[in-house]
Amino acid sequence: MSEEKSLNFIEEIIETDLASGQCQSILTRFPPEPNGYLHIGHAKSICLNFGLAIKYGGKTNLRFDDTNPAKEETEYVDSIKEDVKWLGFNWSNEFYASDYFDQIYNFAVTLIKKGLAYVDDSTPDEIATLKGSPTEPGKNSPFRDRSMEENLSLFAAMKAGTYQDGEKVLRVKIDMAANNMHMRDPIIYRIKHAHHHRTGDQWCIYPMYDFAHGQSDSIENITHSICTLEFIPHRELYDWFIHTLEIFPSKQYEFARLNMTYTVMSKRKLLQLVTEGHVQSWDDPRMPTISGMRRRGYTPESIRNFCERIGIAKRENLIDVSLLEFCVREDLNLKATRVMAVLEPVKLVITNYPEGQTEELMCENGPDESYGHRKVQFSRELWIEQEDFMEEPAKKWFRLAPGALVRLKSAYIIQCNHFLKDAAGNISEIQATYIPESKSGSDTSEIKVKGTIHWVSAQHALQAEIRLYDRLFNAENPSQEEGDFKEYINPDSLQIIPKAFIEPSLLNAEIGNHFQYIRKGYFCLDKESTKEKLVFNRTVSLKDAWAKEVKK
RNA sequence: UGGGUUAUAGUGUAAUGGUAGCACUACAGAUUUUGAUUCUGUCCGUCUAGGUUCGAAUCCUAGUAACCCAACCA
Repeated sequence: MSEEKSLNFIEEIIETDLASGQCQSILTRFPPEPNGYLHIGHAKSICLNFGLAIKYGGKTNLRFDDTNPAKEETEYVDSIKEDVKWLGFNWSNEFYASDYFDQIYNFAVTLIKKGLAYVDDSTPDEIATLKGSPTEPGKNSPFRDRSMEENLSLFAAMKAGTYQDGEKVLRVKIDMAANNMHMRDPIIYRIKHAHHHRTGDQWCIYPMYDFAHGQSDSIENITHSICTLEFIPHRELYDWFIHTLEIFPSKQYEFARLNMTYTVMSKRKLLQLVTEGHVQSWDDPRMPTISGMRRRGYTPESIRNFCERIGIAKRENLIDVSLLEFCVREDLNLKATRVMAVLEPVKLVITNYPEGQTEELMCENGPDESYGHRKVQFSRELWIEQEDFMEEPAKKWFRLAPGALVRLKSAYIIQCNHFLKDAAGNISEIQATYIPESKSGSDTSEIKVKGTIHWVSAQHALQAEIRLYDRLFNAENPSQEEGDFKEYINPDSLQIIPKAFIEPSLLNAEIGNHFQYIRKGYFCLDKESTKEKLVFNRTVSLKDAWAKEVKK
């Protein structure tokens, strides 16, 4: 029996609408402006809009809100489509606000004819001054009472290209004393002689957000137009246009956008990180962009799951990034192939293992038998992690130390007898003897050890560059700290290990594969990797109880 | 100092007048050929003050706090 899962407030509205016959089926839309790359905050909106349609048997349109040619580019359109698809969603129609420029223009003409819109020659400063303030009512523009005929011809002239940018705007006549600033004769068309990525130079006037978004919703018969909280004050205007133009009554609902600890989420700030070189690119694995997360090794499932768990509500939130990490570990635990890699190597010599001898050992590829096995070469000289040996073992230490017994994963139990140091006093070689009858799978030694460590055979190992990522910011909420958010960038967010030793099977790794380097974390092949120079990204580390123990 | 929105464990999110639940985090323990996974348990909460009611997170009154709104951006 499945448990009754509680509904979020939007699902409640939808169920009410469906039950009352307010609508037969639902139609939502995801409406990005193609002026940047999608990030995890957009993923929340995507999962909501598409998820709702899937849950209630409706449909979702992908609509580009491309009404500002100065900022928008085809590159962004392409990346957005790729990211939505990668997340696992299919839109039923791909639309553009620019598809509707003719209709929107006609809506404006309708408003003029109704005496509800006028051409204003005021400067931006004059318009701002007359607008008043939240505590002071605004004043009417001197151009507010132009005749319908004059407005019609002026607006036609605006469209025809008679005027320069900024010379005139079209405003709607509502109420200059309204409490809601958005109702004080908002501008609905401005002149912009700019090349549009889709309509080219066909237009030199473009509708503003408030006169494009709701109209597009209505043209498409969107039933539930879901946006973020900052658009609440726009809703009154949204409804006013629909009512005044007598068009399909789409309804707007608002939810709280995603904020996450140790990251920034605004497109403006993310753009700055890229253009100022704090990160390499939009898809830098440290970026909270969908493309960055994909490159880092996140899976669509883990992101969708995260979006499911954070919930939908109207209060401001700051989600702990550890929830995201939990979600990706949970998914990768089931998907990642287990392999062995040594990031910070030290030589281990098995002194009683014959020189020149090698043997193939069977290693499990995953958490249970169903994942199968692979063969891994074992030999006298191995690489192990420096951190798995302690000259003077700490309390509760159960890895390698002088005299200590430990198991080499999938191989033998060994005992450390000796170690060498270089001139600088660093441990340069560890020597041990192995117990032949302790072989993994056929262990008759009856020896129990607490520790198991990973290794790679020195003569068989491949070298690879490994990139370890940490949080991009040191502050929990960089945007809310004093000063510029960039002051809180973590200088150690990227650590490159130029020469790690990895097991040979990794030569066949492909982009999109996920690996668990046993005891080290989840990794994936980076797009910069070549057969000559392998490059891996750490998606996320494993939980590390020992590291916590050490901190105490 | 106008208008709008929101207040539930450390972080999120449920409970729709009737046992404050779930997840993450933190902590403790069991299992473990990954100090992973898995399993078990613990700590911790209704913004404040009044009121209505047999009973209030929920209803009423008065406060308080946070966020949003004065782009020819979306």
